[in-house]
Amino acid sequence: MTSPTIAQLQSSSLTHVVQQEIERAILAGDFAPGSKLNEAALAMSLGVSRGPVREAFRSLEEAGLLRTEKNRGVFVRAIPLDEAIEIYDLRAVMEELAGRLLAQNITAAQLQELHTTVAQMDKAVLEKDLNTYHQLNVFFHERLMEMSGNKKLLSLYKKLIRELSLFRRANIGQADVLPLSTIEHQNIVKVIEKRDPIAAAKALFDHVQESKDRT
Amino acid sequence: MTSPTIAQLQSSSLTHVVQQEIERAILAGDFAPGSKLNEAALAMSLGVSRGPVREAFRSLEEAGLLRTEKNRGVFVRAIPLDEAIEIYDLRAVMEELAGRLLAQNITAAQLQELHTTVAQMDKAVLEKDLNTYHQLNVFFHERLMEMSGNKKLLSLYKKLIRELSLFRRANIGQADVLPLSTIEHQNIVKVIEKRDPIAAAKALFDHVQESKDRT
DNA sequence: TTTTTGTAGATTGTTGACAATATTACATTT
DNA sequence: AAATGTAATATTGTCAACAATCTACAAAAA
Repeated sequence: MTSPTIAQLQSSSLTHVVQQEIERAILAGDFAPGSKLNEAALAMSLGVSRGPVREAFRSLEEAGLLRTEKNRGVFVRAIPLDEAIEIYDLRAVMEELAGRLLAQNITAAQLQELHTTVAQMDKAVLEKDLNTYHQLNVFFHERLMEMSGNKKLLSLYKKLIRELSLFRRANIGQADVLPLSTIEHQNIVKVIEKRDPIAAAKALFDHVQESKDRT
Repeated sequence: MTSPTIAQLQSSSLTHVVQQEIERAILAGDFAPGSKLNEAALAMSLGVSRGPVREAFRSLEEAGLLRTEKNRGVFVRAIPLDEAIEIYDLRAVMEELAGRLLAQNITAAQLQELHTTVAQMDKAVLEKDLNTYHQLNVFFHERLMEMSGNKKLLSLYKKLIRELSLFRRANIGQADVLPLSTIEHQNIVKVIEKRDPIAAAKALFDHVQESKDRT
């Protein structure tokens, strides 16, 4: 099998590959919030010229992960607390919308999948596996957005989650602890299953509000 | 740390200027949805090289106004109807959020301003001045988002409005007609003034839903 | 006629060089 | 020692040339 970089080169542009890599590095914490990214050094380490790097910078700037100061360079954005709170409020109404749509449109197979995911989260909680729980939690909410059928909702949600992730990265004392139980998630699936749009919307809204309050 | 005034003076790079100009041209209809933008020709007409144009393309792509096909070029995005409907649903919950925030936080001076704007809209309707009415309507809603105090909400709202504007541009039979009265807008301001978050949220949500249904 | 193939031209993708600006290091003055 | 001015260095902003790819169209084959 050929190397994945070459395969990607055939389907994507260098700019796109560079963008993905920078984004990954930021969200993985390789580039700390507030730190400066050197164009030439980054281009060198990725084995490309500065052009594609600059283009990737412009994309990531528009995406909210970088900020640019003219003639000074680009910096990883440090999301302040008040902006994180704003994002939580936005996320709450977006999940609320998803809940309403899901209660109207979800299929039996999709409900089955949600039940399975919640069961896995339950298991992770019992085994005190914080890492697995966190991954499942992110996956659960993203799947909800996806199942809502509103593609714009999903893409904006992902964008906001990336910024929230950047916020948590900056505030290392992230309150990411194991919950006592997954009863909230169970309840969310339950009211969706009941096809109750108002209750589903409220359950998801309240769930996000609690996350916000913990922050 | 440099002062914000100085930062503003330094903020305009060629890329940024080019981006603003392309965005203006798209929203003004100079570049029709679906049409292809030629890098070299555009650079020539703006008196710059292709570099800044390509960087502007990457920003506008991320912003949702352009789409790129590798080795084929960039095209003005044509927003399909189903995506426009998705956007309306998102906009509805965003205005709903704004209404809730406004009912809690709006100042007397801001309320006065809203009353003035609605009065101007009333005047435009009486004079059958569709153009002025439309401008005031856009301004009214954008001011609501701004007054909500949630900066992220405002920026995402503006982004969605740009895409909706692109949609209307594509479907020239845009149902942008003069309303019989501005009673809906009057009611929105009234319930905000009453400091009733639930009623304000509902009024704005319903208002957007009607726009969606007209589409 | 229809399809295929091949070539020329146009367009995008990428690179390296040059210009403009900012940062650093250091000497000079107070 | 602290502050200030200045040269040296580093970094970003912009450009023009080259390489890779696509498109249009004509000639050849079915």
